[in-house]
Amino acid sequence: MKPRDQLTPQKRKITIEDVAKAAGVSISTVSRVMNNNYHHMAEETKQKVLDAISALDYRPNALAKGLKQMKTNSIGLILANLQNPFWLLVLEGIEDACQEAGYSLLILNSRDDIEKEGNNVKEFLMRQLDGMIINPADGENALFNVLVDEQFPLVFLNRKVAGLNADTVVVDNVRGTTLAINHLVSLNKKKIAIFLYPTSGISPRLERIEGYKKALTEHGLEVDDSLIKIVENKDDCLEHIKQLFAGDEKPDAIFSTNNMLTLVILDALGELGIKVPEDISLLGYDETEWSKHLSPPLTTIKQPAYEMGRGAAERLIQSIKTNRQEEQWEPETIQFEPSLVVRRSCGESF
Amino acid sequence: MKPRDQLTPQKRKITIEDVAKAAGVSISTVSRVMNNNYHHMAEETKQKVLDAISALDYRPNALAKGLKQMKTNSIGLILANLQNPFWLLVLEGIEDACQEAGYSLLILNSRDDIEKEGNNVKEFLMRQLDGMIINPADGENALFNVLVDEQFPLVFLNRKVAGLNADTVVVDNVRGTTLAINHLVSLNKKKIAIFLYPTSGISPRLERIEGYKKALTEHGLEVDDSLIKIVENKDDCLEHIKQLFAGDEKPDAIFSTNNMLTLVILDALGELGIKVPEDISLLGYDETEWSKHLSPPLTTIKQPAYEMGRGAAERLIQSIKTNRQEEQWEPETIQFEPSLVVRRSCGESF
DNA sequence: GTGAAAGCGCTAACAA
DNA sequence: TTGTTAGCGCTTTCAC
Repeated sequence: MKPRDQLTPQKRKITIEDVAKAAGVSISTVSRVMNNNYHHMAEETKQKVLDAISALDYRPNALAKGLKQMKTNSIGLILANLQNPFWLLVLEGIEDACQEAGYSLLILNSRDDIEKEGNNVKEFLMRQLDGMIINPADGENALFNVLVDEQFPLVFLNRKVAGLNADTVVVDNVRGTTLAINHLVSLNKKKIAIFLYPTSGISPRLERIEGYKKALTEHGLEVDDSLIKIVENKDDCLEHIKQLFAGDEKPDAIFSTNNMLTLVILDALGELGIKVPEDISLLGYDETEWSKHLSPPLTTIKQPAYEMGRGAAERLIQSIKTNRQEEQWEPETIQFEPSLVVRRSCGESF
Repeated sequence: MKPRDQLTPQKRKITIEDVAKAAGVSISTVSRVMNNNYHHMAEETKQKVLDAISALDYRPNALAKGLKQMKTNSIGLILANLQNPFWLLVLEGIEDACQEAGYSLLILNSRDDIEKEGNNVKEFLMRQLDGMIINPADGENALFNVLVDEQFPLVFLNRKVAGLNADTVVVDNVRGTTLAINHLVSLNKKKIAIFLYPTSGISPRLERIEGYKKALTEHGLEVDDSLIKIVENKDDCLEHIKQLFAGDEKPDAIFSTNNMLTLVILDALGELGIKVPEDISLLGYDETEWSKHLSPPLTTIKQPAYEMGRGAAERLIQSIKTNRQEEQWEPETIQFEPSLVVRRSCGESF
């Protein structure tokens, strides 16, 4: 007697064997029907199997299938920061692309913790996922090199990993910053501060500083390092703004490089009684649902989040489907373009 | 010759057999080490195995393990709506609880589409997940009854499913609405409109209407059905507000039952030149990061989103770990309490 | 056109 | 204390 028969009948799961018995065929025939492999199968046999499948409400065990086929038809997504609603849109894009291609999506959050990120990657590897999309945390992850060497299908998202020749989907951050500075300069702003979360090795943050300096220079404006403000926390932010307003020459504008940071800045400005846009202009990175409802409505740099997500997933799936034995796979960096959304937080244009 | 040996050596995955060979032991010994089952294992043997594992960078195949053990140590989450940032916090709570208990989390989005929801449930079933957390879409899902009958570990989140005796984690919506109405009445508002997305069978929406009527009645105020506004889209919302202001007696307040809807209402009010809180009070459901930055800062009903997520996951894991052969499992409804966050959108209190 | 059987990588019962 | 082996549910050659 087989052990599974000892379980109560209701609780036992329906297997391919049950279907085969019910249909009066062999399990390989059932398998063929399930996988649309009826080369020259008799219509009658096929129908018998189909009937048995629906009668028993059979659902094939994906573990067994995956184990046998050495693939799971699912991909993993590792996010470094879920707090930012920007990622919700990215997620939707990824999800849509997966659904269309018949892939399932497994999501893990590394919360910008490099160790957690490593565990997440290992977790996905153990689950035999066919590929991964990773928004890398700040720091070095030795596993990435191994995966790239092994040609494991991989797409990095939003952040570039230095020294790694891998598929990467990003937004042009230099361009985004340039759009911002151009707009501010066109409104006759000259003393423009930039606020960032600690940059460390995170590429978008580095690129936004780079773009800031480049754009200022192109407009013949001097780059003043005291206008580059790294914000660790709320108190920090308040302090920076106080400093900014302490000198004789008041700043004209603040360029905030993150939508959560923008809220912190607004808080601090409010606390100090500094009015936007009367006393200072404010321009934020990332367009959100609430940008236009802030006080005042916020001028922002908009990133095509949904498209980025979709692009990354499509690229990954393409990569998975490419047989590396027969074909060469050449990693690419796909770059999306940001745009400017003008509202009232930088004052009126004329 | 075994087929796997035909693959190039670098690409072949390390299996338990490789580790066993490298350590000079049997595969069952390796298995014992991996699963901490060294009853009385020689320290030396254990060390040899551990060395081989790290030398080969061995990562056990979770599919094989799951297939054998008939469990996967992972749970599924089915969300009906990812757009609302409320769910990000819920997600964090679920994730934390899972991580702590050593479970992985698989997420699927049904976008309030009952058919997609069905597919998602089936997908999870095929993957042999140990349990699911479901924020059910609007409509009847016949599968739910089957799962409950089979005692499949299941927790419903935020929305109750009518006629189903299953674990459910919700926030007290009648209480939330009562808090809102009490606050408005205390500010001497009498003509209070309620705005909702189409209710259909979705429990929180129904309960919020119920709470609204109950609270008004308790304050001796008449319930006027023309003040209950169902909003399908933006134009709809504009129309409703026009109607509201068309009569002789102007409304005192709008109670918005959804944070996305609140933004739509703000839009419409702005378009019509109606000022908050001077011309009308506005009170919103769901506290968000940006609530205090809206114009004016919004008074809201806050729901303990993180705690809800965590509570649901903990309940599910407890349910999974309970052996139904030996122990009875009694489904519960766990109810969290909302609270009121007072800001300026309802006017000053005295 | 269909069936028999090997085997994917692992665990656990049983042997030694 | 450690090894041998059956089998989890499925796909896929190879026979017939």
